[in-house]
Amino acid sequence: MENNLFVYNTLSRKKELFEPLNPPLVGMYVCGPTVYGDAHLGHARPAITFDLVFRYLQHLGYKVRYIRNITDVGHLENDADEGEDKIAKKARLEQLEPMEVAQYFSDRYHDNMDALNVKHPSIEPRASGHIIEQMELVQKILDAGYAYEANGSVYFDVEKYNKTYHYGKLSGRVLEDLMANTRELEGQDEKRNSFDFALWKKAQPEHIMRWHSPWSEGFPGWHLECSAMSARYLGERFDIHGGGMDLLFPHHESEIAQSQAANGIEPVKYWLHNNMITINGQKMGKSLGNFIKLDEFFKGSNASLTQAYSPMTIRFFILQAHYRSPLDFSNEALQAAEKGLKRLLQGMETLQKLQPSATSTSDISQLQSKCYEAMNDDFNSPILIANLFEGVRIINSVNDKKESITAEDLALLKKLFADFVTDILGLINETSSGEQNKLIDELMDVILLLRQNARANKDFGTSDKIRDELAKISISVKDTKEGAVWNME
RNA sequence: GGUCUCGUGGCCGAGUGGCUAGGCGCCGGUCUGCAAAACCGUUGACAGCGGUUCGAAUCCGCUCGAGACCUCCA
Repeated sequence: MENNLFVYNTLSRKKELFEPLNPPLVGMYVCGPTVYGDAHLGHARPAITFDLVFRYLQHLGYKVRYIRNITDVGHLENDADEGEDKIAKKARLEQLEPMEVAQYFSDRYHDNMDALNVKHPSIEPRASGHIIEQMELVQKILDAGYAYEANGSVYFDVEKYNKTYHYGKLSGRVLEDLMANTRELEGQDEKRNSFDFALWKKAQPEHIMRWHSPWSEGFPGWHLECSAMSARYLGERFDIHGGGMDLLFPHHESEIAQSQAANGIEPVKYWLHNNMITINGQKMGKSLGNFIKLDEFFKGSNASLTQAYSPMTIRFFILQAHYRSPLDFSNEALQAAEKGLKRLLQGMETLQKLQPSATSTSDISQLQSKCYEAMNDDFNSPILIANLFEGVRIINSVNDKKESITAEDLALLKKLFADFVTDILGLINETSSGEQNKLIDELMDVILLLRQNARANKDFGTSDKIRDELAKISISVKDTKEGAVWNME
């Protein structure tokens, strides 16, 4: 197993050589979705980013346990001052059981992820299924003296923690600055300091999701689940923790504090953060209301979209930017991605038909090295893709007899594309199977035969008429060297 | 206001001191009854000003502009 992989660690703000704690095992935890609404484009980025990480680590031979949680409790509505649970609120509004809502949106999330060819994580734990672990963690932090109880709620004592440890080491914050700049909100009298965060929250009477605990009938704080579930499945210290940059503070900072306070151990070796997707230069987010749902992309059913974009186009669009760079949405950019992806996948099809020669005009082995170099440099998928396009150019040139390739190099090139395009980038051809359209296929064969006869007789009026009429019902006909091909738009 | 990040050709997007990024578009060509598609090739940039250096998109300073976080908000 080669070990030249460098990853950018938010904790050190540097690229570091990736050395797992217990090779060949790797533990990776990524913050998953809160299931109270449909997934939008922003949700696709961490999912695809860490899918890439997961796939590449596996490709390198690591045995990865990848945990991505489902948050179905504990996140509180920010515009509801009562501290009402997002899931519970939606449930009451729609007269559903909270778990019904969570199940519904979990299923829809999974459908979206499958469409995007995102691999399933090894374990997908739910916060609601780990209330006991979370209560145990609260108790450990209380026992260690880094939390206090107030009126049935338990809060983390950030100031005390900061005397021994450093609250802010991940996000680069200094507690004194936080003290000076944190807004004082109403109804926070229970807290000793405004930046203290809830570990356990006493439920208001109208709050549906609640559990018995030593402190009150209530629910766990929103940072707690990740600490509890990562420890449960990966241990008190593990290799990789991922998530969006917007979670850096306070969520991930607080995760470190909770684990450190409870166990005295720094929980994560490498912190990886993906950047945001923006729309008109602004973060695409639920709270801003400027998001476009993934389903809307797939169907083209949103006023901001000039057309539908396939899941693979979305995937390619995201992979064409480095995960730590912001990525701006636009129809033009997506259309460019759509065409680029098509070129890449068609090149891959052409590759399967190439005939070998006695000599090679290109250095395939070097191209392969460049692909690994790109991925080893903090998962640089845009560079990888640029290298793959160089491969496409070679493929097409060989196909045009302008260049040549030996049987050995051809085999290597096929392996290169199978490894990097299919396995690592997870890009697959989504053209329809056509199984259910057998009748249409046969009808089209008849129509195209008639058209071909007309063309053979130089009766172009008839052949063009057929093509024009088919175009009216969204069937395009193109004459290629291998004969006419058709597509339903 | 505080902390941090960023500003690359028509569009998207890599690149952190000298060596072609790449994709889309444009333009030229091949192919073709025509069209489309496909393929090949070319063009074109480093926000502004100043500094360091033999040499800067890349380092430093300032100016202008944008974004993220600072809330029990993915």
